[in-house]
Amino acid sequence: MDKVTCQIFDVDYVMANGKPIVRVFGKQKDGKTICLMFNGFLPYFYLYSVKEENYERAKKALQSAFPYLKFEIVERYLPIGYGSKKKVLKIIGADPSKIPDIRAQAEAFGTAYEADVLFKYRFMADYHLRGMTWIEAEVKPFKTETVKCQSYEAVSFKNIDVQENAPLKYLSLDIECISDEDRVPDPKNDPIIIISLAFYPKYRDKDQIILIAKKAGLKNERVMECENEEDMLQKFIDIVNTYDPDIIVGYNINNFDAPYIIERMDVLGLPKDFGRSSKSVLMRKLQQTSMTTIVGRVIADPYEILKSDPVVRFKRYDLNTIAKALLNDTKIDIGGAREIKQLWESDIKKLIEYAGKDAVLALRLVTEKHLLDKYFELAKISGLLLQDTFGVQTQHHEFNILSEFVKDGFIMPCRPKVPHTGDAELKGAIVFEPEVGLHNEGCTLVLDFTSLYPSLIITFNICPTTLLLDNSVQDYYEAPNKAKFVKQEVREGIIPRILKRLIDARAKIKKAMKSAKDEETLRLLDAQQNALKIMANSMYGYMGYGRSRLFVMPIANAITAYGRENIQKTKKLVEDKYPVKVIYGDTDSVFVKTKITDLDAAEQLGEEIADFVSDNLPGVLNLKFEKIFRSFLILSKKRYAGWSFEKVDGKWKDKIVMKGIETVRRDWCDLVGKTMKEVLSTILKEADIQKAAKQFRNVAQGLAEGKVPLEDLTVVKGITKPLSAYDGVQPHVELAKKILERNPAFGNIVGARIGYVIIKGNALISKRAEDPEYVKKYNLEIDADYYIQNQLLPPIERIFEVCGISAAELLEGSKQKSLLDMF
DNA sequence: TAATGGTAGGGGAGGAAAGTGTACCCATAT
DNA sequence: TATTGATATGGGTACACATTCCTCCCCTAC
Repeated sequence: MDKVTCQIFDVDYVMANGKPIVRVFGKQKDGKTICLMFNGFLPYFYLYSVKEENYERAKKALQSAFPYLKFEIVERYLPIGYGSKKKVLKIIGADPSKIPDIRAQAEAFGTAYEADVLFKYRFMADYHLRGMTWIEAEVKPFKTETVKCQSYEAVSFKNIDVQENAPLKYLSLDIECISDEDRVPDPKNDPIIIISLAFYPKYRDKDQIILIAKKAGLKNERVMECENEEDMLQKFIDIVNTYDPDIIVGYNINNFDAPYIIERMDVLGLPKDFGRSSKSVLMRKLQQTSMTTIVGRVIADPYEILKSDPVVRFKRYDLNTIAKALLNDTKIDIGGAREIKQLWESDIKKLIEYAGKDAVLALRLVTEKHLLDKYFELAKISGLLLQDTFGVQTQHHEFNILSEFVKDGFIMPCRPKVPHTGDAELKGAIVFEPEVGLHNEGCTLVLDFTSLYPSLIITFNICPTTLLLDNSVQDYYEAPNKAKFVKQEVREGIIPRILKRLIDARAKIKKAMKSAKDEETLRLLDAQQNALKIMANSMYGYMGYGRSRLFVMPIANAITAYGRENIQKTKKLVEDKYPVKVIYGDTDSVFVKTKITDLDAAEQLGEEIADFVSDNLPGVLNLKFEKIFRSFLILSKKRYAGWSFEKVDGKWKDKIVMKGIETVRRDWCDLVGKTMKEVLSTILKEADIQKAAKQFRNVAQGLAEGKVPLEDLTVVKGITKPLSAYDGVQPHVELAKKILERNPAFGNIVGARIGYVIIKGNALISKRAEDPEYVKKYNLEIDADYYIQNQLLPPIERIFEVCGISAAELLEGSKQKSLLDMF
């Protein structure tokens, strides 16, 4: 029998003769796409009832409604609570889409398990297949018209260990529509006039094609002139099918371009045939967002990817800001809908340049900034298909845990219809009351626990499957909240096991990174370790999430309770043993103040403390010496700055670290951020508070003289919900209302980040928030007093106050007295 | 398909609530 | 229709103004 190897890219199913055929779309090493058809797997779920006689009743009732059903009594472990296997009824169906109906009737006789697992994932879990991993399949030749790539009939699958990714093809797109000036383009009426495409790798020696919906006679070889919109969309479909991309990219494609194109195709009656299967494109509109699925291809939206990254944050996420920041390139600037219409009629060349650039920038973000690396690895680790990795963390854990459950004979609860709430609240972590002020007489050591919550889960075997609900076992851990978990010797929990694997794998990769030579390998490894970290660290969040399948309040509370106990113990251990003081700590960290001024000596003590504490705590709990603050300024809980020293390759490297304060917050204007950075650096590095005060006065002076550019005064805040849902009055919300009034074509405002400046006047601040562009256009006057009193002064004052300088002293000096008089 | 891991915590803005100061009237004591 | 010395004191009320507290919201730390 023939064998083929491929990387799993997409999975779905089609119905044939009343039974499903699973289709596995795979990528081969040379980039070729194949489809493996698998016959004979049927959808099923479990029903559990304490009363076994219910199974017979259920069978009878279900059989009459669904005569084709098959039943088996099997033994499985229930997921929550330590116990032995129970008899459960396995109900085997035929058409996956009918399972919800069957479940609904079955639930009259017991509790359904795994009845809401998508069929493709049901199949993948049972056959141990994971997204983006490599398999070897035994195959027979197979002919079908239903897919557009080479297909085989698969007989069996085997996992193989390959780290690399198959080469993928990327198509980036951006559309332009034409609409009346004052509203959002509506796919029901407003045509698409341009579809701009960019390719990686090249398509027929071109890296770009711009389709336009009229004959303009441009003689530009990048431009494909079409008869009309319908012709253009048809050509677009042809190009997609010929180029056959794996990934379709676009900036905000998920919420604009993709649904728009599909709705236009519906309006014009064109077949939406650009997936890897015949009837293959599906678009769902949800309340705020829409979602497009294209069989065999993956839609990647750099806008959504960047926006959801908690590590790299931007003040705004418009393509121009992002391109400038990440690619050092800019978008071509034209105005709004009005200009598009004008250019379409008068200056189509400029419009083409504009549209062309957007598609290229979106593509470059993905290919040059490697935005997808993380998701490739997340897919491999969680087992999800690539297209589902962009979504929420819950899904990653659900499939990952399901896979493990299947192996060990556990069954997974259905997703709760309403969020679980326990009797008690989920109590979080401890934040130590900080010793506010500037600490620069001796070094402050920072130590923290590596992956605290995962470590606790592993150490105390915390898992729904080990939760002890009776007195059947004597060997257990009792958490501070009284929850009990059987020890590892009795049964190792599934979740601790998963976490252990994630942590071990990460340690291995981090080691490999140290000896990695080329950049490509290093990047791959870094993406791997990052994905592992994300998975491990978010497990606790999943367990404390009310809609999680495995939510049990005492378990979530046990984790945090252990965490609180642990950090208290740590503080005590350190202070009892060493002549030091813990001056701050948050969740998993301690900030240890010493009298040592020498870096190397401080490091030595740090390592010693770390070892001592780790040795005196149970299990895999590991306190790590992180860095030294030569000077450390703490303002309040979660707000501090320090001059940090870390050893890199045997050499001390210093930098200013800032947490929580205005410099790292996106809802303060840049002027504040810049000034604070300058002042903090002076205080921390030079301990010259008078100089710092002078620096502040200079800035205030500049502000009073109107020398500060508008960009530095712009405050940016996000709109998090529909404007009508706001109860209070807030600057950015009030401005958003104004913007929508002025430009009804603005589009969806939820999720937008609004930049504003405060102009002079007597009204509420909120009513004086104005769009910087508008201020420029109408030459409005900035309220310098607001910027001094409400932006600059409060944060600066807070810093100086803990250093022992009052506001009055800060503003001292003849110039400054008059400065305040000026307003 | 339906929803979009967790809690702790700071701080701005607005507005309600509670406090302060003042003017005025009135009653009472001297 | 009629009260009706002057002054000090205190209570009550209305109102303006300043402060405090609370809520909503955003964003961050971990």
